[in-house]
Amino acid sequence: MPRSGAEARRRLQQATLELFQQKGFDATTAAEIAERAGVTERTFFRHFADKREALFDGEAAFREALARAVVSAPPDMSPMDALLHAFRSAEPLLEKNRPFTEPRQKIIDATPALQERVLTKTAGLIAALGDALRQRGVEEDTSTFAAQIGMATLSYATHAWLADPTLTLAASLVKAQAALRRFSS
Amino acid sequence: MPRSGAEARRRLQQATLELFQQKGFDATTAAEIAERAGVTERTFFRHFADKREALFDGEAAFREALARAVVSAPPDMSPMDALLHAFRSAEPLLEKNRPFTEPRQKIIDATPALQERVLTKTAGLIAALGDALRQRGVEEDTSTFAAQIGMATLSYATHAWLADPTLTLAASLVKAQAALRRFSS
DNA sequence: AGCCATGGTGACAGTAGCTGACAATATGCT
DNA sequence: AGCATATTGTCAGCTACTGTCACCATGGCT
Repeated sequence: MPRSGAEARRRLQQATLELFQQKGFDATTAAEIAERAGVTERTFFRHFADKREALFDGEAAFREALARAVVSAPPDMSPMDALLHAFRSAEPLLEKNRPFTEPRQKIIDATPALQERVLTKTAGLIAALGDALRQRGVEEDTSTFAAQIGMATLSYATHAWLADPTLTLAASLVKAQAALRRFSS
Repeated sequence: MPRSGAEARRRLQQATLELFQQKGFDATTAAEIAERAGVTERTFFRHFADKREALFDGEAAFREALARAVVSAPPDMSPMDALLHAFRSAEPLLEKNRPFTEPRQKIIDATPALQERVLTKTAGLIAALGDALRQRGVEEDTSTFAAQIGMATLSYATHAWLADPTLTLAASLVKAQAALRRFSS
């Protein structure tokens, strides 16, 4: 029954999260996930390219939101300032997804295969940020480098932000920027 | 015939490189590689955890060499200077491996699965550099951040260095450091 | 109402990556 | 020679993932 398509996808995501939590990534088969979602294994692989992707479905939207924020940042901003501007604008989105990303992180921390996938997602994000910087007129060579530095800064800031709920992301970013200045001096 | 163990491993590496070049990563099976190396498929997986690892065999040695160089850098050096010191010391090793890494890079550029593996190798390198910095007394939080920034700097520098054979890696690193200062200002 | 194009799905078969268990054989030491 | 150890071969098996085709629900068109 091809109900809506999107419904089955949501059920598959939910089933994936639950089973990975209960039995771990390696011990849960794609067939199990499909069965719990009420579809066939074949349908699972129609919605997600592989078993890992089911855990990273919202990532594309986040990436595109960040890229748009970089492009639409005030034109007189330096590359790094444009990135930081975009990161600050993402704080509400990150805050909203917090309850969902927290259990997911625990699963990821427990399985190397998922950590590997996180790295490619991060690389994709860096590439998108580099693209966005290029649309702002930043040169080809330096845009990727700046995007990498920016992403490292964001990771550093979000780490501290997640660990200490009293912090705001913006404040955490300021600290990270200060640490970066210290290194490069 | 359990000849030497290391011999079979070398043959497997060689066969892997050749077949990936000829037919591409996806089109070559582990059984084919094993057959060309004169062993069984089972033996292939005893030497390498998966099909990708056969392409990244020397990486552990490179990582450890870099980490040692960071630890043994003059104690009064700043974290970033210690990293740059280690990177400069690796130039001969990189130069020596150049004819081997060049065809490998072409294969990697053509196959996403291998690019994903490169990212985990890079992450491992960053972790090792962070560890080495901690052994120099750098604080837990900042060491990983510094290692990330350092790795981004090295990538940027090696890119330019590989593209222009008249450059030395040390000179390329100086330019990268200047770019970094520009971003973080 | 009937019809058709579209798209999601089930069913089935098949390939290949990867693993566990056990036997067989070569190597080094005594 | 004899023994311990390391490496490999053999076999059986699971599961991730893919190609193909038929099926059926939905929405628009006449």
